[in-house]
Amino acid sequence: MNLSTEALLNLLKDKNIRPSYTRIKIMEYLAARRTHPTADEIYSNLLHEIPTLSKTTVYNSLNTFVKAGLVRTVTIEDNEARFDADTSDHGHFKCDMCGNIYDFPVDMAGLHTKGLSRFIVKQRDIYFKGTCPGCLENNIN
Amino acid sequence: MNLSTEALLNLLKDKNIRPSYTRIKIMEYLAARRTHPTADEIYSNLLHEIPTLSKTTVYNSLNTFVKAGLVRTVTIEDNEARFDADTSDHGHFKCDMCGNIYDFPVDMAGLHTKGLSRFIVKQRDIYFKGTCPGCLENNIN
DNA sequence: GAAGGGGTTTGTATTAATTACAACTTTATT
DNA sequence: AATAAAGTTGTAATTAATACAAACCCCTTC
Repeated sequence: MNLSTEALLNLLKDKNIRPSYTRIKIMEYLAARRTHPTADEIYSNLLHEIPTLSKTTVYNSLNTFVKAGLVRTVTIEDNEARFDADTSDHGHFKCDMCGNIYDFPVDMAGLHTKGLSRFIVKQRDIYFKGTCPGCLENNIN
Repeated sequence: MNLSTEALLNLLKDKNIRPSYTRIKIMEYLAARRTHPTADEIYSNLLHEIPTLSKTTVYNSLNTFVKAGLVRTVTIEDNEARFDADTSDHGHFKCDMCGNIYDFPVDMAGLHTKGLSRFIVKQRDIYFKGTCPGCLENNIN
């Protein structure tokens, strides 16, 4: 990830999404960090840069990106959606102590399932939960 | 699944959950079908059997079950939580046409991940999305 | 069997994420 | 510059979920 603004511009153009100032800022924000922010986090953090920003715009833009396949929704938690600009195959781990969400590599080809031969699978999400190394250390005290 | 009422009673007792009439009805409802209902569906369907039932009670009971590990929350969709009384390892497939959620077997042991050696993993959720065989057939017309 | 107490249920009010929608603004096209 | 199309904004509405206090039920103890 961590695309240049120009690469991002082409990414949007390829999907027929007009690369407005706001959309580019939101995509840049998402692509620049791997924190899987909520819509509200994106809104709050961009507000000082785009003082006229509205939360509806954040939702509109995110939904546009998700429909175009540029962004993926992470529903690891039941109370709020998170967003990820990395659409390549990988899993998400949520630490139940600090709440951080970590990416981890997954061998999707080696993931053996049964009974899905007649299903068309378009999306695969792998969500793990537990405790992260940092919180495990802090907890020893 | 599909436990007898008595087996259910012992299941609750083992977890120190008092087996009230309402709780048993909710657990029976969950255990009897594999439709992964929402809290609202459970509420609506039990209302004719328990006319005094309150939606808060459904949420309270479900949260109690989830904390005790008897029920698992399915967050395959971002707008509502679903519930599953089958806590054994398996994946969930949601059809984007009919909305049904299907269980499928997954070989968790063969699921190869990287970078998690120092993490403690307590829960694994596998969510697939796409189109189910029934909807694929109907769509040919 | 009455009194008391802990846990359970209920209803209402509240919170918070998300969407609906109409007005307004910006951008593209002629 | 005029006009149309698309994007943005703010407010209101929707809806899942929780907070909380009152009412209720069941079990124990006197």
